[in-house]
Amino acid sequence: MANKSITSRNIDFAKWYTDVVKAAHLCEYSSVKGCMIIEPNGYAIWEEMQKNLDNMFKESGHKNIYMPLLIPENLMQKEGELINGFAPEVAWVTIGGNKELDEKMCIRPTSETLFSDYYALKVKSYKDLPLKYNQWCNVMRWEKETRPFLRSREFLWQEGHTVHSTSTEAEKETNDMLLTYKRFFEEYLAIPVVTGRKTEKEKFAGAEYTLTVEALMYNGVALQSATSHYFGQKFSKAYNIKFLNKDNKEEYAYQTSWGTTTRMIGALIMVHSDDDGLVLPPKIAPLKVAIIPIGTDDKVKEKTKQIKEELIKNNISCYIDDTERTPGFKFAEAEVQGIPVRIEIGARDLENGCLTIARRDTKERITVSLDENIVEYTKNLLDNIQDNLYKKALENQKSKTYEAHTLDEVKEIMDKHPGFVKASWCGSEECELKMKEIKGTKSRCILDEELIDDKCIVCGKKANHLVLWGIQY
RNA sequence: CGGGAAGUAGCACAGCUUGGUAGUGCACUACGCUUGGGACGUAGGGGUCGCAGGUUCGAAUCCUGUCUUCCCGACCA
Repeated sequence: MANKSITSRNIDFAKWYTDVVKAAHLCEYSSVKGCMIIEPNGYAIWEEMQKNLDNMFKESGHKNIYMPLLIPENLMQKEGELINGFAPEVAWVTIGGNKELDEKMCIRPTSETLFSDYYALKVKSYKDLPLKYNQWCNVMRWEKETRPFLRSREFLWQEGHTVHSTSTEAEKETNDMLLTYKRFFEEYLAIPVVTGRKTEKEKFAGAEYTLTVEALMYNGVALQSATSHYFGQKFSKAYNIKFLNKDNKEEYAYQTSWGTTTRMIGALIMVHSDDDGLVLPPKIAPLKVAIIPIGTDDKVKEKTKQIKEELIKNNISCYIDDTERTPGFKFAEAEVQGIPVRIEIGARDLENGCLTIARRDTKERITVSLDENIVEYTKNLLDNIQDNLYKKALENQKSKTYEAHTLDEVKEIMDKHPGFVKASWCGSEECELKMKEIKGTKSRCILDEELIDDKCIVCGKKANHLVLWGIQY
């Protein structure tokens, strides 16, 4: 039975999305447009993401740092492409206390400028390099249309910024971090992704090139989920980051940056969740198990406590729902919040020497004997759910990935059953713009695969790249 | 920022056309009774009708502005 407060995913996907966000208590709107209150359920998911990603960053030798929130105008303007790219969407502070400021300052939309300014101070010799820093923070971009988690004006993210003494090393870093994201999405979020290079038109303002992690949502719409940029010497030249190399020659440093955001929470919803609410992959679920006593029998209470203790001893986070609601209500509540596994225990079960275990992903309920090792059983089930979610997401992605040879085919696909479309492309921005006329279809990334046509799908001239196209959020 | 819709209790909505003391369902509180898919009974509590002006003896209702949300474009993680 579907959740009462949630519109069906197949009837109105956009409405379904916001219904799930609200019903699972992930966020609440504030009185400021595009600035949401991330509620405990939503923030706990973010904390899990932070914890796991942060571990991965630390394992590869990155350290955390914190930069100021405000960036003076002159600092922001030193690199021309960056400020041109971000100008339309930065918020400016012009008054401090009651005094008009001599120089206005923007609220960081991204921190390349601050990091570069800092690196210019710190980097003197090749021996100082590389510096591999990351910061977890909020940023602000004055978006015109906003949606919870997918596009807000203020959002939380991490931005890694590194400086290197050679281009080879910096390019390796750019690629390594892309692979780190890919691994995180696939192993933790159970979301299969496609990686590749952004076209000139779609790359980050100021980057030599941008690598991207693209995910496909349940409804066939694409979501740019993480990016990794190679800057070469663009910023080091603008911000004067120079070092003496081994040959005692002055050289500009090579930089990268890479980031991912609270948008990942939106991806989790749109990839895995259903008409009953949130579905969370066990590895990222803040609470893995809901234990629900049925009836008020003392033996039942005792058993729930015992199971909770055993699970916690084995690092499986869980809670007992001992409120006075009816069981049906508690089941629905655990489901809407995406708790991967639910353990139900009633007097009837105890008499039969068993308990009932329900999995959120398939909604299957299994009767398990009390003679079984419940902890082991739960662990296996959590692994199984994680795998199953990934498989389902991969199936969805595969079944909605198409090849197209003509614009009519693209139009037909995007009209009837949107998804990823592979098509050959000549490399011109003109053809990208032409493609965009089809329901806003944009290039997601350039694939490292063989061409499926010699000719560009748009202009018919010689094709240079195989591109993955899609309608984006 | 353009085009459309909406804002009345925590939520979903009625009331507005035709101005006259703010309603319904769910949720909430207490007690009782219940507990295997969103129970039931009884009694309660809760709203400056998004905000600011204006018209009027009188505004949720009419007018103007503004903010927020949703949808469609343009912009973006």
